[in-house]
Amino acid sequence: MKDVKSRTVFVPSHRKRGEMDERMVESGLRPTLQRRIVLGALLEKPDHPTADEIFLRAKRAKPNISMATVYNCLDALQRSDLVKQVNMDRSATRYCPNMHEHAHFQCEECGEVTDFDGTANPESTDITVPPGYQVRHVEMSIRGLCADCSKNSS
Amino acid sequence: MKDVKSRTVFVPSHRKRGEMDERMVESGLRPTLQRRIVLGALLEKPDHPTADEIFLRAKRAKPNISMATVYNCLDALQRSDLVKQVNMDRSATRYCPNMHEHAHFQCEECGEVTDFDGTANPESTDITVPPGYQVRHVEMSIRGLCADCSKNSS
DNA sequence: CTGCGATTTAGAATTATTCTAAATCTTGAC
DNA sequence: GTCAAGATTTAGAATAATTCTAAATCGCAG
Repeated sequence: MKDVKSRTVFVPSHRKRGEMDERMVESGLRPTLQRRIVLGALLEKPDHPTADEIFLRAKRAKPNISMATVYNCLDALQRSDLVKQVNMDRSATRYCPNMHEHAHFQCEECGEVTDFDGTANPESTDITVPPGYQVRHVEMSIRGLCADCSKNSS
Repeated sequence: MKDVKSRTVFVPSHRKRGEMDERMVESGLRPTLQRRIVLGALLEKPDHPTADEIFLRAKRAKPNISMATVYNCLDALQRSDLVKQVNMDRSATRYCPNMHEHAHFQCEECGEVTDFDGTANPESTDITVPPGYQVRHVEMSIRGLCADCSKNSS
């Protein structure tokens, strides 16, 4: 999952498939072709595609796949902790197959979304959690200029 | 702006109005009645209302205000740094007049959105900013259980 | 007070997402 | 292997949030 940069295999390789299927079954979900294809579309490039973009990629592996299926699969994959969604602004939700601790960065110039490794828990900041509140999930969203756009604007 | 809990004044008081108008003019925006009403609706309760909810509150001060105006005003107020938007999930955008550094917390049980004071900058965490990247804005979203729901579920 | 650009307005249009109901798969029991 | 039961997929309709459009109105500079 780490060295995946850009490849043309849409249905994940056999070795990986085992892990995925296992996780889906653990969550009480059937490991179907469509779910594997949708996850494959996400792993293809680490670019946080929208449902639309995933739909287009998935179509290459299965031309008659439907948009509703893409949404269903994304929901299922989220329930299996294989994927999570990224909401940075009011535009379409993006999806992310990187389940390591990380923050999301979006370039204000080119719109590209990138993962920043690391943990963002409130304890490591001076955020005050009021008494009685229970923290379950933390998300950190960063906006700014990516390396390329930073260079071009200087 | 700190001790505002719940009040029935929709058009902000005269003293505050000066500051607001100033900030709008600074940003090249006209300080109009509608913009003051929309900001007033936000200041009324610190509950992060959606555009819809703001629309309903604004109607009480000006029954013929239009939804498009609410959206226009919210955009204008954001450009003047009097308001910012909060996107926690795929549901309607919420708006926040608290411009101090803070994180947003949403209760997974009751949906309530609360501000957690404090600064969330990447330097205070172990988030790795890749070389060349410029950080401009950071947002921290926390999900969990609020004090009330925490109590009731134990 | 006049004119011009900014703002507001109602309603139409768009976009992302969810819903629906019928068809088709998958799995487990036999 | 076969079969039934339930899960999943599918196309298209429906919904919800937001943006667009064009005409009316407003507010400020001159």
